[in-house]
Amino acid sequence: MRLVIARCSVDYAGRLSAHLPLATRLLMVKSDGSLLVHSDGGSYKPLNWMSPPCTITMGDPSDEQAEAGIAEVWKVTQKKTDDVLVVSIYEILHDSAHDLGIDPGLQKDGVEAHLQKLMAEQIDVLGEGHTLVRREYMTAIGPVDILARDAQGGAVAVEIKRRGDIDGVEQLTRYLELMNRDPHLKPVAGVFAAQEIKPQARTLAEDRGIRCLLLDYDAMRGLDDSDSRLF
Amino acid sequence: MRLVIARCSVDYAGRLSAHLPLATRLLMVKSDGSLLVHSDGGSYKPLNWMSPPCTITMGDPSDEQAEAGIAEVWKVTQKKTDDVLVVSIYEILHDSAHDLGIDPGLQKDGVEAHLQKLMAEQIDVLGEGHTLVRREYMTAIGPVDILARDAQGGAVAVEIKRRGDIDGVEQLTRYLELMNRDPHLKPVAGVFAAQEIKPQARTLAEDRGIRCLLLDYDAMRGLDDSDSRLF
DNA sequence: GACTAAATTTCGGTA
DNA sequence: TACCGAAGTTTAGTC
Repeated sequence: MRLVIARCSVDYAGRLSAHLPLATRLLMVKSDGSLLVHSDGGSYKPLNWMSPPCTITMGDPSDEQAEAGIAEVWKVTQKKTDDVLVVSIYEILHDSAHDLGIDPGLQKDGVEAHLQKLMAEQIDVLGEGHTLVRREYMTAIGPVDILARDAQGGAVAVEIKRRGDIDGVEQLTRYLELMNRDPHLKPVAGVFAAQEIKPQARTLAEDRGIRCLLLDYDAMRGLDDSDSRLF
Repeated sequence: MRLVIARCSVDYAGRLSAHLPLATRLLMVKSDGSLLVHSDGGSYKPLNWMSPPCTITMGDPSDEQAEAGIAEVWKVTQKKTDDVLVVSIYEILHDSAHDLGIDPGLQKDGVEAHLQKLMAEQIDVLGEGHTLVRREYMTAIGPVDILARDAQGGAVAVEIKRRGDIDGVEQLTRYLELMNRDPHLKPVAGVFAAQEIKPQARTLAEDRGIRCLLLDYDAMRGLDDSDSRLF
């Protein structure tokens, strides 16, 4: 990895056109040839970048560019998409190279998967007398998060989200449409369960006869002692 | 901005739990206190990070940690969400600080907005005799990209995407459902316009009586000479 | 390999 | 300021 702090301007042409005026920035050249242009703020997203696989060529400026004060020109191209990123470097303030080796990678525990597991264990959050049929119940168009039966034996399909958005309601609607064609399951009730449900999503869901269920992640976690590894 | 190359391990607890085993990585400390942990590959997304606003505390290891070979411990916390990121530093291989100043920011020309503008100017791509009513026609659930009328005066709602996915068809379907309740507009025809339309999206759209229209961005751009700034 | 759904999404616009 | 949709999204998983 090469780290360069430089006064530079940047131009990108590809899926859109973008320009960064002259300023001091960090240029990060990764060993796969990809390039990130970072400022000293904002979130993790660079101001501009080129994703691998790509090729970087570092060259001298034209006479015209040299006269404008440009000391070096980097051109990064992606073969597949014809995207081009051009960095015009006016002054290099820092330049260092480092050998990092390959990274062992991130180990993570997700939240949606965890919510699903907790809900399967505490299926009565759906209401008294509910029983679990199975998690990830397969249908022709994909797996339903949880299939259960209520106290009367009626089928209940549950879609679980961390944040309940309108997309999740659409997803559950498609599943319900399909499952309600199956004579063994029919009629199937729908439950949209999430830690947080957006008002528009709630409106749409209730308009379609889908029940909304707010989940208390911390409370559910508290009931499950197998969870201590998270702390 | 401070740049540190270090052998370190990283732990994150917050919306999820994550762990990075000991390896050599770049630690980027931005002036707003945020921290990025980058490896020498992958795309622009860091292995781990903490977004601003957050506070970073750099301290000495406990006796136990010191015995394990840890030289320094960085703890980054976000007040609002209680997220915590802990970096255990075993060895610092490079350390430099730089004053970048604030960045003037990115100027960009998007594609969907541009397609919408071009389509409004070249409304006859919808078919002969079509006239524009307006862009961003507001409905109760959001703006429709383009509302037009066909040669016979019938209303036409257009949803424009760069890549036509199933979500876009759902979005347009919701708009059409709503608009077809309005006696002043009814009946409203739907057009799903995109540079590229996924087969599944096309099937769904046509099944719902929505017309699919492939847009040739370059050709439309070619007809618009105000566009020279893009080159 | 193509497609789908999730993301510690981030980012921009609007009500 | 909150909400909603787009992103040069990226990433991970499944078919």
